[in-house]
Amino acid sequence: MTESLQFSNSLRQWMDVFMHRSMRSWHFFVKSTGLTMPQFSILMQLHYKGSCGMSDISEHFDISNAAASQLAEKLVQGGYIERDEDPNDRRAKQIQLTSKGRKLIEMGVNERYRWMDDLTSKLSAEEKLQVAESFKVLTEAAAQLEEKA
Amino acid sequence: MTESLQFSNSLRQWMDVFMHRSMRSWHFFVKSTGLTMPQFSILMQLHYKGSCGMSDISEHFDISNAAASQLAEKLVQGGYIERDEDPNDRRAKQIQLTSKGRKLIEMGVNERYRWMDDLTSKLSAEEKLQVAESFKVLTEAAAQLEEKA
DNA sequence: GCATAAATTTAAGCCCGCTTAACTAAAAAG
DNA sequence: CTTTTTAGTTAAGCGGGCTTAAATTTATGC
Repeated sequence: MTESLQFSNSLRQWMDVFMHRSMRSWHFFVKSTGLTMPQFSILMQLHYKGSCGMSDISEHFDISNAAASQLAEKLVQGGYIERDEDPNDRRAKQIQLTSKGRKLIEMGVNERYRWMDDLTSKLSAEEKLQVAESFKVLTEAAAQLEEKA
Repeated sequence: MTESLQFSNSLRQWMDVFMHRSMRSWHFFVKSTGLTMPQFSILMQLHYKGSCGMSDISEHFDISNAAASQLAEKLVQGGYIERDEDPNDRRAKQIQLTSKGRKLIEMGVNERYRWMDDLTSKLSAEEKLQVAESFKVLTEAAAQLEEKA
């Protein structure tokens, strides 16, 4: 029983540290790009999912189609995304990152990795191995969880 | 060399999964409270640091004193924080969570933990041990990194 | 074909966060 | 003391996201 408590505590402590730190730096990075958080979130979504339609966006972020359309328009204006007609359904539009958009995302993601790299650079080889193994297990577990949902 | 590459990949994959998932659910939770993200962030800051002055807030979030003051005012109105005169310096104000504010934060943090608990509930006892150990090591490394900065 | 439904856009209007500038009050410096 | 600095508030105004409502264009059902 005390073991599982200790386990929980380790989890919670790490999450607190990690979330606080990473959300803060994410906030500042996005701000530094001149884009707003909702705009940047759309870029991130495109980064993960590739191209998608307007309705996908509005659904994923739980905003109206109108809102999604307006955000997309700004990103098109800024040259971060392209908006094309869906060849299968001419009512629909497909949006995707431009190379400018991809570069920006890459910068953000790399900055996200940097702190982690700094953190792990202090670890012993053995610890690194353990950490890597743990993350692998957790990533798999997350994929399984996703499947069911 | 390939080992360190694999290590990096494990880190990156986990970060991608974890960040995407946790930022999304955080966003929705905050929205569900009826507070805005900046408002909620102040509550979180108070949760971590205890009471602090207006200038601490404006510094930490890199906003003007005016902005911090306005946000705080809304949180006072909503009953989430208290604002008192600093007895040592009557120009300054100290703000801190009320019990209503604390309850809200607790809900948010618990929701944050829940996914992690779901995730780890699928792990074997051995894996759990390894994960806990990894997080402990990382949390320590983070503390050391913080010290130096 | 024709009516209806679906995908998106545009416009009007609201709320919010943020900034600057002006103001109040208290502390510190001289 | 008087001056200057510091902490915070208030008000005006801008820009952004979001919603609803109306309009447009294309697909679908019958």
